[in-house]
Amino acid sequence: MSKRRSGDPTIKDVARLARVALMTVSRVINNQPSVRPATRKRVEAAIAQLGYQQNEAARQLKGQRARIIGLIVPDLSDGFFAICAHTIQRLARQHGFMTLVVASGRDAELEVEQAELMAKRMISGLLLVSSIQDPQPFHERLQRADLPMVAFDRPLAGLKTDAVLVENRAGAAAAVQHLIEHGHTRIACIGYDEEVYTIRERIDGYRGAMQQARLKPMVAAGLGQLDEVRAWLGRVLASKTPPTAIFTLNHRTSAQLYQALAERGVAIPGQVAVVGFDDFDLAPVLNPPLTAVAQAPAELAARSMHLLLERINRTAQGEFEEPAKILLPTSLVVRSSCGKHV
Amino acid sequence: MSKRRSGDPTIKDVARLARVALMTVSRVINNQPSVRPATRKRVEAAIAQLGYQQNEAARQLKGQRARIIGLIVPDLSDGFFAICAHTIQRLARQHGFMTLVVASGRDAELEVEQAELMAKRMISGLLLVSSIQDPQPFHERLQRADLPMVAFDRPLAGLKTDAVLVENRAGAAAAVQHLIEHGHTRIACIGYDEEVYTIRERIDGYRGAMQQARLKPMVAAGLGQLDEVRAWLGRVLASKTPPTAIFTLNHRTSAQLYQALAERGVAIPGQVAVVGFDDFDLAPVLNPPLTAVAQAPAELAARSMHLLLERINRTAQGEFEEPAKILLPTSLVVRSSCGKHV
DNA sequence: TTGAAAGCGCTAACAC
DNA sequence: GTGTTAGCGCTTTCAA
Repeated sequence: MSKRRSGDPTIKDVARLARVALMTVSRVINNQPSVRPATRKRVEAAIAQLGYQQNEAARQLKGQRARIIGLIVPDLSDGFFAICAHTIQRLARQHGFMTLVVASGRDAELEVEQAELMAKRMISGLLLVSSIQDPQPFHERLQRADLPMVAFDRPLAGLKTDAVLVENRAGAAAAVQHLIEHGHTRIACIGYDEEVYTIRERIDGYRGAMQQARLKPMVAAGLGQLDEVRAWLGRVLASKTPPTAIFTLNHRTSAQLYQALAERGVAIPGQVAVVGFDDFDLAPVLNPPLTAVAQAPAELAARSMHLLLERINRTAQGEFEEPAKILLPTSLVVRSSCGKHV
Repeated sequence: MSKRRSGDPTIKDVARLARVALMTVSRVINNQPSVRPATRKRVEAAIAQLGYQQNEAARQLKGQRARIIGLIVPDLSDGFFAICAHTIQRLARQHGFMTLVVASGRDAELEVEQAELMAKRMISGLLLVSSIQDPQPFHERLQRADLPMVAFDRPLAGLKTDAVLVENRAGAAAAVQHLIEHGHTRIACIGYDEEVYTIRERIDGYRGAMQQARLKPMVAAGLGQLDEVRAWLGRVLASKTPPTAIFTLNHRTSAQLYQALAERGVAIPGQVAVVGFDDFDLAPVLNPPLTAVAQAPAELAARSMHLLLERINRTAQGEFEEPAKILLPTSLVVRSSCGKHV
């Protein structure tokens, strides 16, 4: 029973009350200069008196963009993206935008389809943590959506969009460097999702740091499940030269490794030191507290949002500007899982 | 062909191609029965050929509801609500809805304001974890929004809306009961946010279980920060009869308590046993693994979504039905923070 | 069963 | 400066 919400005052009501034409009201609303101050006052008074608010549907039908921004992330239940989403939503609201959120489930087809749906709804802009691996078919569709767009956390290689990324390489290298300074030489690197940009970068950072120290890299990047971590751990611990330190590629692997190590009674950092990429709220509560490479999801989100707002404004004024690329530093939060400094 | 800014085919294009009037196309789209099968076929063919899709703005302008549902939670960065949001978004998409998400920051005024904004956008329904404490001024505004609405996790007392809640009392009682069965008699209950429905219920459950066992309740419900937990712990441990077990009211407090206990070198469960309300992904990784009352956020979200979809359909058909109230059970996940059974 | 016409509330384009 | 007109794409109403 869709009772028509005809109770809301329209531009017409305002015009009648202010004794002006529709257009004058429209001009006042849209802040156009060519209205005499006295007239503007009258209109504003009428607007206030009636509690008039613009009808979004009508504006959109005329081709205006909705005061909505879109947000697509792989997984909303992942703490990292949840913080991003929270921050973005808050900032969007503060700037008068509502937020459409999509969890793509790491499905590139779904991601692009949902982006197109958002475009159809005339959203003002899109923030995107893309799961696209093979650019070819998808990028064109995204480009065609013709939307102010900012990629964050992961780039959209080849697309002319703003991007806000984290210094994954440097962060990983710093973590490995830290272990090396503790005297470790057999440092393993474990994780999963190696086809994902951020993970690839971290692995590169690890490799770089190892090679620079003339150490032999040892990467196991297919350990998505706890059981796989357990199996890997069993294997390397049984080897002649087990690693004395492990660098984990993200928070989930850090947690799984802790569990697997605890099950085997392996002492951290006594027998094996651990440093993880991704800090998280429970890292200090783990036993022992985990040394981790902290990203700043809230900052990542905030920078992305600001970039998007800028681009939205520029686009609205017909300006164009080369895509910006922002790299955010990480910081190594030293706790006790890596042992005392030598 | 009139030049259109969007380039998207309109109902008009379809009508021309199918050689029927606009209305016939509209009827086909909206599945109205009074169209001859042959005509319908022609129209459908034209729709397919042009790749026609309805323009939402135009439908809305005519008073139809948008295929959008709204979601308001206190805090998106809270793991519990993040899982809810993730699930709801996914289900909404599967049913052809997009999802507008708002994190209210536990601000009742903001919550209602955003709900009203959503209503103005003609969303089809609203899912709400309400932060309203004092119903009077806000409920009326919500009611007036005239929206299919489902409250979850927390009820909207006095409002005629569906609600999906968790059995907080029974869950808390079961946790305390478990500790009692382990022989504990001095069981403290700590947490924060006691003005929130769920926390109040859990405290009630704790009190009930204690009183039934003729034990003296010991509640400290103002410990929001780690420092406060530390201070409280210092105080009770120094007392003549310190608690031998602690029941925490939510996951954040559980984590803080673990940290505070570790700092003091208090053994879990040796010196103090712990059971927490709220299970979370890292609970098994803590040292020792935390025994916790598991809620099922994904299930909570799914049931809420289904209830909302039903109500949306009913409302669309002018039907009415008494608000439903669903109570979801919790389960006690026994790990090792509560010690071996006596 | 189908069609024509009248707007929904707004803004762009052009008059005055 | 301000007003008038003409739609945006769709659904409702009423006529055929």
